[in-house]
Amino acid sequence: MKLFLIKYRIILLTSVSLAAMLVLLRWLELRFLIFDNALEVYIGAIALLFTGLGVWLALKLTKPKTVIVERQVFVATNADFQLNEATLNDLGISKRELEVLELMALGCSNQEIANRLFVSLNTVKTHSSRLFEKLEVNRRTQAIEKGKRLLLIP
Amino acid sequence: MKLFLIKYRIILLTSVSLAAMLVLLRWLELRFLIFDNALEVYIGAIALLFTGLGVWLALKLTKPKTVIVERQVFVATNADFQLNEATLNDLGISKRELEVLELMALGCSNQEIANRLFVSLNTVKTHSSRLFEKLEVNRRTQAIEKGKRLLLIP
DNA sequence: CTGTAAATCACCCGAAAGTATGACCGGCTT
DNA sequence: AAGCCGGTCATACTTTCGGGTGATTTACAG
Repeated sequence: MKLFLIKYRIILLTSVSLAAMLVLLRWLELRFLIFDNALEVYIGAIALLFTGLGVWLALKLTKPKTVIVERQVFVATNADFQLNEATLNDLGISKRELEVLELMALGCSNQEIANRLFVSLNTVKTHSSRLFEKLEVNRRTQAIEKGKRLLLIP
Repeated sequence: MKLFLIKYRIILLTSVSLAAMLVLLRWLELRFLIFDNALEVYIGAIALLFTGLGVWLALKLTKPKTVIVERQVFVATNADFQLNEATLNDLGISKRELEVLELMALGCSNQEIANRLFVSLNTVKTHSSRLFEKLEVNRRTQAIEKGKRLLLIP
């Protein structure tokens, strides 16, 4: 019994709320208006009926949302790393930018990179921004991922 | 209080809408039913209105049906990746947390991860926080790096 | 039935990351 | 000499992350 109450608490709540609303309306009506009862019951029934119809319709007719899930198919590649200088030049990535990328891939924060390279935080931000432009990404994690794919970093 | 409002906002919305509609109907009735000649039109309007309400209700209250279409994506990677389940269990990393880590490694932002896994941004944040604790890191880039070292991700 | 762990979601706040723009300097190139 | 490029730094601003906390729900073991 208790379980039932817990499980269907939302439905019960809804029902009770609705009932409360109806009672409120009734009270308002009694306060201010006097109407033909039969008609009202009739209309209420229609309302309920068509609400149900609407629910049924929606459930029947909603087209399922299609979600495209990319499934990875792994392709073998060489284990030992060799810098891809062609791509590097192709993208116009400078030496300094590559250094920043390497440190990024090690998990360094911008501040840590700045300390390691003895430059300011702003400089690192500038380098990383240009790097992102050239790699056509907009986050360091994406840059790392792409850098690895393009064999710019191990 | 705020939480309550958020949690039961659908129910509240529904109730309020219903009440509003009933009031509207009553008003319309007062306006037009006096002429007593358009009862059919009136009933029809109610039917339409409540059908719409039902559709809206159903759409609000049901989770979207999803059809998952898989698309293969070829990824160049180390062919012999083997998940290190021992370490996984050792660190107590859950399945969901691993999923988050994988998407992180692909360069996804928290929001993108949330969209892919069909959960809220907050949930992703919770998962990633726990992940960082378990991996003893405090940045996603470090988590990726460590995850790769521990063979938790390719 | 009770306790626990996983998964979910919310809110707040400060720190880090990223964007946009402008500036300066020192080599190279033309 | 003038122009370009790489490297450096700065300010101001927006967005994203990450930490801390608390809550609910579901599933599963004891």
